[in-house]
Amino acid sequence: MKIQRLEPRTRPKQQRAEETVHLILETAAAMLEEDGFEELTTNKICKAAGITTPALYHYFPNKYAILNELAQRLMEVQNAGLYKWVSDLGTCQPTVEDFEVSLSEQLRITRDFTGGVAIQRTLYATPQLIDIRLSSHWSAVSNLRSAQTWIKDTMSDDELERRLRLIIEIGSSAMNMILEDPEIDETTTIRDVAKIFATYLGG
Amino acid sequence: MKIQRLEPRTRPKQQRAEETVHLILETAAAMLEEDGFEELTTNKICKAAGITTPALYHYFPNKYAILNELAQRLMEVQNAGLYKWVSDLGTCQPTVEDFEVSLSEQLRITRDFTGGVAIQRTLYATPQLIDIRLSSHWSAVSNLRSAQTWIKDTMSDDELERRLRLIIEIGSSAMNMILEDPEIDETTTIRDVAKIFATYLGG
DNA sequence: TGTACATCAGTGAACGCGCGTTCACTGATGTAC
DNA sequence: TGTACATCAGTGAACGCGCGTTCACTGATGTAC
Repeated sequence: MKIQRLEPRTRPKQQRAEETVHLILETAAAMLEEDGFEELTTNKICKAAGITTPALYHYFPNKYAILNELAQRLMEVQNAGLYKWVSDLGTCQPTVEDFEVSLSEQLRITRDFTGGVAIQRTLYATPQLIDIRLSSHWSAVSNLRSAQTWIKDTMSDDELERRLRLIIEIGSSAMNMILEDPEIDETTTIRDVAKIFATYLGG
Repeated sequence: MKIQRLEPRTRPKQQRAEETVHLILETAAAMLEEDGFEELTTNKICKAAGITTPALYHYFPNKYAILNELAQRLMEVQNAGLYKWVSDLGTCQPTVEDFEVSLSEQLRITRDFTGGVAIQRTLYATPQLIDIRLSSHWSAVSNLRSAQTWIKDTMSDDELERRLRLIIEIGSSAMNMILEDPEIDETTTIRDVAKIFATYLGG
């Protein structure tokens, strides 16, 4: 596998530059939604954004770096949403309704993020980006673990971690299914997933 | 989104041709595993397979068509495995152990298929191919529904379908997690997912 | 407050390369009589 | 069984296009004194 640099080249230092970077990211996200990762090229992004190629290369070494940045930002807001939810719970065990709220919130966050669905999708397929997703899932796990007491008396630490990891995976795949498959009913699916979570973490 | 033809151009009619098509598919699958879909090009496939480009174009209009063929074949063996499992059950309700067997079997099938993991992965990200995955999931659902009586007395037909659809989604995402995340323990994860299935379909 | 200089942001033009794709063709295989 | 012909399988060479990438440069912004 060809290794690609994912870090940005230069961080913007002036406001003008900040706006350019923002423009690049927004444009790329919109194009990703439209045509998919395959069709996305640096040239096309530049043309659509109305800047020249060297300007883009000033900040990003390649399109993977752009996607990396988009993915980081998306997962940041997703994890922030999760963190807020679990903090609000305090020491209360989450109920089915609590899980429903969290799942709906995650859906909302992803939908509100420009190109969110497409970014999520791309994270599942591009070998260069898989690690980003995995590490994001694990950080969601430690998020959940640290902010809640859960039911530690009946479960070892390792077991709790395992279960939370599976919850995260099931949650995000169910979200993806809702976002991608038009035949799925959102409300009932969320309710069922929430029930599964409550049971699975209950004992 | 640029629409791509996915159907093969010419079906092979001689044995020689059959072998060529097989060689193309095997080579493409191996390269997909190695470098990902992005890096895959018709030219590279030809070079690696030791044939000329027009020979490939004789059978496939583009690389999406190749991947479509690979995906169809993978999902065919996966669904066949599922069907065999559910048929063997007869009218018995599947136990946790039964679900474990099925999940392990699906893992084995995917691993044994050349490039199986990579194909699976690609199906999640390429807009042109998403429909293939969705329709495969739905056909797995109707597979499961027709071959088992399940517990229809407590559940409406629609509800059963919904639940089976969610099971399929959770199952394949858990499989993907096991295949992709080296930190995951296979045995315990399969057991937990099987338990979830048994509970969820129980009532 | 003004000027001179350093750094930052972005441009225009150009490049080599590998991509997908097609053409007219040759050689291999199958088949009708 | 042999021959003549039709179809199938695969080749060699060529093409135009858009990709990623770089260069030397200009103009804008910030800053030291």
